[in-house]
Amino acid sequence: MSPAARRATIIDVAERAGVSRQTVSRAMNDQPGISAATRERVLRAARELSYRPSRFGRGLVEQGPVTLGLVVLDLSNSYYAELGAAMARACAPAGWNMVLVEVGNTPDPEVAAAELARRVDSLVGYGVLGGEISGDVGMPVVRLDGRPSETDRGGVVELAPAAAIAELADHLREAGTRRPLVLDLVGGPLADRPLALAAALRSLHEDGEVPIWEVEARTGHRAVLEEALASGADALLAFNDELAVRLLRTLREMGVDVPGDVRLVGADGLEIGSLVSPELTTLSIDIDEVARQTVSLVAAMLEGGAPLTGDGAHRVVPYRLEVRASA
Amino acid sequence: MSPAARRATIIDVAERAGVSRQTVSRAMNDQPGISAATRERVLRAARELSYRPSRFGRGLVEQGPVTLGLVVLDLSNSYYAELGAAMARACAPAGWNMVLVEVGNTPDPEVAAAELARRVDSLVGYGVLGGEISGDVGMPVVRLDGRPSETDRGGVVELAPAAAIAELADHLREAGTRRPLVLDLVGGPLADRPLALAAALRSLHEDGEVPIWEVEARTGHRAVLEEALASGADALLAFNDELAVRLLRTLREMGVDVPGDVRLVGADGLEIGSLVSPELTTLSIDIDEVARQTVSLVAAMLEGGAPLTGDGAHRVVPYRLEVRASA
DNA sequence: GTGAAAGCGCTAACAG
DNA sequence: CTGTTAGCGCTTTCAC
Repeated sequence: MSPAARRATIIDVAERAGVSRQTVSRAMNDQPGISAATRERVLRAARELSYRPSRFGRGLVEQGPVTLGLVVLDLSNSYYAELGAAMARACAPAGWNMVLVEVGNTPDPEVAAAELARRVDSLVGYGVLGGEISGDVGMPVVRLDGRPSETDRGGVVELAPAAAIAELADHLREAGTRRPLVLDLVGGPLADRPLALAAALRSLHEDGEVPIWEVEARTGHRAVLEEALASGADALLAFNDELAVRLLRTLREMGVDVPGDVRLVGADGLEIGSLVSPELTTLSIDIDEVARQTVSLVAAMLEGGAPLTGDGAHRVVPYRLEVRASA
Repeated sequence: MSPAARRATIIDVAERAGVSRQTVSRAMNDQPGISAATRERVLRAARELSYRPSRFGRGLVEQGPVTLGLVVLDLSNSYYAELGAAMARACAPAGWNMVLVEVGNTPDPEVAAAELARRVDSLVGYGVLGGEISGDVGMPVVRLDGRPSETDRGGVVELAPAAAIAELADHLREAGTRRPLVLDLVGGPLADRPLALAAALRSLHEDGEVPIWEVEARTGHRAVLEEALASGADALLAFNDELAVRLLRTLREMGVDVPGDVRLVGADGLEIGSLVSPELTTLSIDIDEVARQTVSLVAAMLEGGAPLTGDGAHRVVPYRLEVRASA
């Protein structure tokens, strides 16, 4: 019974104002059929009790909007931040709400995701939904940038770079590139994309093999770049745009001309790539399209139009090669 | 009675599986005290009915987490995107959920905000919460970048640039700046920050008055910059970092040296400013601190430790001058 | 203009 | 191991 012990309910307000719950409801929701005086009295009582209607009680009877939970690793990474923004935008037309959760610094990401799963109507994750969570429980679960084989555990929106990478290979070949070099981020296993890049560019490398070097995300770039240039590299393929932009800056500080001395290619297609000079050539993914496809897949799952797992729960969004000044 | 007419409830599943609601609940929540066979039977029935537990029914009895609604104008603006990310991060430690809504393209932003208000425990807005919505209903409402005078309608987290602007004035004076020029974005009324900048720098301008020019966000920069330089401007103060970065690129294309020929200052402190070269000197706001202050204010309001309106509902986060290479 | 009754879907506590 | 009972807080009928 202590003041903060229990949140006030509609009944507390009704008692205090000396009216029925109905009347309180009418007052709180600006509904007609209530005298101004009564309304005032009710609102005062509500204020005095710090009463806030429970969104659960309300949702129960009103059928709230579909809520989509988005789980990402690290929102300070602008790629994920843009994804979150894109998803929110894609949810809006359908009247859906999106709950955004970052689990990168959580002790147990899986637990955090499972907890969120209980609070939403569908779960979308990017690189963070392990095996535990799946469409088993009847809830749509979608993995972004998942592999086709993962459809047994839920929906998958695949980001397919193959065509764009092939196009890039052609582009670099025509440009006379003979010693491309892939720069991956250290930590974690070799990512798919760098591997695919190296494989696709093999045919145009003098040595018949494209080296993959690992670099820190934010430091030590100068030494690596000096070594790379000394090795004769004439095209650098960065893991993502953020790394590419950092490399670009370091190259400029070193007095190296891009693309004159060395070509530079990023990946992701973040806005930042078009704000630097020279503008970044990049393997670009249309993040808004990814978001739209995801929402449409989830919607189909909710309506029963798409299965929760299997081939029918699979969408593909291709990368595009965005040729700009840097390569 | 059509298949999609009504979502299956726990009762439907119970009937189909020939068990009680409780048993269904136990099966769905992986609780102990249920035989493997029964669980399997229940889960199958649930799957057949596309049953998903209602988060409202659940929340009603379980007391869901605090939910904070964040309303922003335009998530494709990286400033708002970073804010959204920061808020999500600030909510995490308290176990709160954040619902992110963009209202820029909505016919009626106020309606969208009001609708969200019914679904969350507290509402935070950046430049989008008009007069209608206020702390009246007992719900914490916080305006980011609000003015102190707006505390009569809810909480305010003020972003205070005065000290940093004064510091910038000193810095530019020492650097010998004599003709600063403020570049605001066209559209909308003159923003506070450009006005404050112009006022603070007046004393160091030869003419005793700092001009404020308006430019498009993304186009026509070259003409404006040529005119600016022709007018003798030796320091450009951009409305925000994004504009500053675009100006920087155009200046480089024009062969103008920054900061040699002209100094350039941005505002906001987005990551992008530190990725270009020269790195951007900027009036920087610690967006994570803004988010933390906001969450802490909302938390206090929910607990009754802070009033919903008035002086007690006011927090201030100062800008910092981030001196880097561009000025 | 106001109140009473009914029910939204779920889970905790207890009984069997 | 399973079922029964009793709410959670709210809004929508329908009476008065």
